[in-house]
Amino acid sequence: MERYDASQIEAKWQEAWREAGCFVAKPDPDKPKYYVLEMFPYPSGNLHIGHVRNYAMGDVVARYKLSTGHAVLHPMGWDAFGLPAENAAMERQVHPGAWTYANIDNMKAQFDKLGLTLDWSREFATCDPEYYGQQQAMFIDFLEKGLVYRKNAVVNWDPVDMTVLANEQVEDGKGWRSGAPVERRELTQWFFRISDYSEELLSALDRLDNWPEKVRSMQRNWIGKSRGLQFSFSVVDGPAGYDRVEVYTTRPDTLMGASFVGISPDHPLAKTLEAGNSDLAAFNAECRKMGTSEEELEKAEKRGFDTGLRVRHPLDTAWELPVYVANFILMDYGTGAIFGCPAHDPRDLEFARKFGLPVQSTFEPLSGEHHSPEEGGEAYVPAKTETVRYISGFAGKSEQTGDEGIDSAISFCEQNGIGHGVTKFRLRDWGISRQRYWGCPIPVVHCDACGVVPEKKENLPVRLPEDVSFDRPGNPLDRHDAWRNVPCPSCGQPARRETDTMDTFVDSSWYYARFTSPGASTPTNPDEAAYWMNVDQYIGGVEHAILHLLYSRFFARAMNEAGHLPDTAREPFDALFTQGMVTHEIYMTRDDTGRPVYHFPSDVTDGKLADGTEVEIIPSAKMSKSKKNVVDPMEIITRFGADTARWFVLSDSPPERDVEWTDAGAEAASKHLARVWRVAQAAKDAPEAGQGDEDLLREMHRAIRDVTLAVESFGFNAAIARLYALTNTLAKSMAGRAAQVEAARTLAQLMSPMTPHLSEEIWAALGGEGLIATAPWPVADEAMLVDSQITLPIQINGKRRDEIKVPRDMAKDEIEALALATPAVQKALDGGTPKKVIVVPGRIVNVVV
RNA sequence: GCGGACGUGAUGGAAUGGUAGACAUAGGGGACUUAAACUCCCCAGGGCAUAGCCCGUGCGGGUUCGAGUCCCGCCGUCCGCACCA
Repeated sequence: MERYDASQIEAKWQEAWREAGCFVAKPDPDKPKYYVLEMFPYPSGNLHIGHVRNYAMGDVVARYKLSTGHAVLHPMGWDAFGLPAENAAMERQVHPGAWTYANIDNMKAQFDKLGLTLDWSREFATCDPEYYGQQQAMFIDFLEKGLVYRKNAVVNWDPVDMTVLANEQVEDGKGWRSGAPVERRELTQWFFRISDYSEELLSALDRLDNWPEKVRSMQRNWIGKSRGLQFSFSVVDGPAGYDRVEVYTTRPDTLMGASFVGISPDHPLAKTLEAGNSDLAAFNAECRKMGTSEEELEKAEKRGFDTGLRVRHPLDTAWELPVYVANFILMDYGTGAIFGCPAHDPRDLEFARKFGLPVQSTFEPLSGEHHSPEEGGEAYVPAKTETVRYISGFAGKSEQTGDEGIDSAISFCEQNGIGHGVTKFRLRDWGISRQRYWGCPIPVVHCDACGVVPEKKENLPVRLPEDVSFDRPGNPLDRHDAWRNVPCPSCGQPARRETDTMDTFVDSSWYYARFTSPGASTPTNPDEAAYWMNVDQYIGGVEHAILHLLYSRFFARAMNEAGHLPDTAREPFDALFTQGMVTHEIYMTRDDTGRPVYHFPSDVTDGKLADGTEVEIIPSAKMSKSKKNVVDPMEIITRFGADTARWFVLSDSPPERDVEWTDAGAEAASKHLARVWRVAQAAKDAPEAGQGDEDLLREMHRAIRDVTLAVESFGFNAAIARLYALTNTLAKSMAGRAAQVEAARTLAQLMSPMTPHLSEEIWAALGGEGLIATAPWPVADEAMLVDSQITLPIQINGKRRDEIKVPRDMAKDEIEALALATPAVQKALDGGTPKKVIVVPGRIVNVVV
């Protein structure tokens, strides 16, 4: 029997699919449409094994939907703008574009080897001028709709590289590339009005039933809705324009416990006071230098500066409170000012104790020991749903929950003209300006006469200039005079192009929509978008739970309002699946100084190095080049073939969990596929007549049912387990040729979403018609799913003790009689009568003695 | 601190409230072979007085004829967020 040679066979079928064009998406009025999308990759140059798992999952879905009669859209492209290309340009003097497109070529060749159902006719990269030109057109539309605006914002500024850094690019307060201390600098930046959609983005989450709860709760958290009271303190003899200080609180019920007012160092009042107070100016400057990393915040002590100003308590104007500038108050949340209630807030308590400010409880627990904060205890912060006793309440009952107290306090303040209830969100507008070259140019021109003027649409795309150099830090666009100096689109006078480019998250916020009509001369084609949207199944890593997915949800709404997406596509992803990582053991020893030394798997045998040194094995670790535990998918494909790689990454673990790559497992997968091939060949050579035809076909139909169900519910590991079982049954079957061939062909079909090449080969060898890729999915014959005889377990007091074989439709009392007659039950009864007998037809019998 | 997920053999993991451990990995034994590789067959939760019995899904309770699954309370692990007023 010929051996199964993956390398030849896989290339052959990939060519056959290409020729048949069976993965080119075509709208078809006679079929339901299905849009399956995996998050497109950054073109780093190489696929990693995590990509293989991600795309294998999408491919299972796509192939299954194809064979169940759907018009399938399964596109792929490249998230191609971004920093690595500029770094490569600096390091090896290549143009970012050249580097990126070379990487794309390389990765596409790797994609081809995986045998995916991708429709490459729709491919694009976000750095294609055709793509980013449409993005610029949308930017201009958004500008007209008021969805984009410019404002001053505090950003992380790297003074050496001369660019803004994202928070995650700042490590220990230093730029990740330059190592220079990052400054907080105020710059004029472009912002998308995502916060206008806070309420909608939040409430719509409730309807995203096919999204992981984890992602929804992360987004809820991020949007951060809170309800509270906004009111103002009147300032005693304040500077001009500052007769009131506006504060926001979610605990207005603790207003009687106020002991000071705190404002942010960035608060306008703080800045005004700086002018006449150099000590305060120094204090503020120091606060602004402070980093924002978690570690620093943890360590940073509560610091404050007494401004000397005093404000009047709104409930008792004779009561005056001091105003402090405090380092722990954020300017961009609420109003940048708070009232401090030390008794019910740990931060305020720490602050009050440091500055000798009064501590006054407003409520206490109903019962139990209570070490009050006045007497040195901790701040008392019960859940808002807990009922407490109000000591110095000014609204509502004396015994009520925090929530009730808050409601009462808000309505009391509203009635007395003190303040009003407001809803606030943590979500802030999305700053998209980047001082980078390799991104989408923001299509506006700055004119001394006309101000900020959008580029004319007929002049789009505003292309990135090719003749740039990266030998100096900073943005090459800034110093490219020929590119920068252009006439004003409005008045024609000399003006300057905006040199900031867009955050690369903008590029990935609408690519799913562009895939519906990648060649259109407008951002989308309305008919195509209406036909293909929404994405029926989106698949990607959970690391994008907030940024990319939230931005995309905002963008779909903005595009809808600008007329680029239909109303039905405001929420773009009907279902989301977040797959787990592929992990691999790390092999580690330590050098003389105790520092870890890592070893490649190929250097380790039976837990030892060649010289016999025992290595420490760290299981289930994220792959990382420096830890030497990376598995290269191309090596795996060369060794075993794409089917093996696909089969393995889908087996063993549920798709949402991590799966550990093991060499033994990959080898075993490869052996199994070779076995399937042999079993299928043997089926063809089985004798005409045999025994157990019906048993085999029954098992086959049960497998159809189980695998179909598993694939539909993302239970790929369960589907694979079931397919192992069917293979075992077929291998052992003595059935006649016809039955064996039918079972083998069905096995190939059921496997085809995971192992498409092997399945085609078996299909062809066993006389299947056409391509298995386009053959209709097998349907389980209901009649074959029910056995005439079934085995019923007999439990005694809930423990399995025996079993009986009975006809499927036997009457309850007959089953009961049979069960009672079994030796086990007879023995347990010991001549007595059972207390109770439960017969669940088709399931189980339980005898209580 | 807040939010979420999870806890089952040596390991990854199966089990609409109904036979716990499917399927696989690693392991052990055997067949084939001069030998090995390939392949095939068998064993395998723990314990014991081994035709059988007892125990067993993180711990403690509860509901039920019956709980890995449902409820209550703990313990632990992982992930996300957080000076957010």
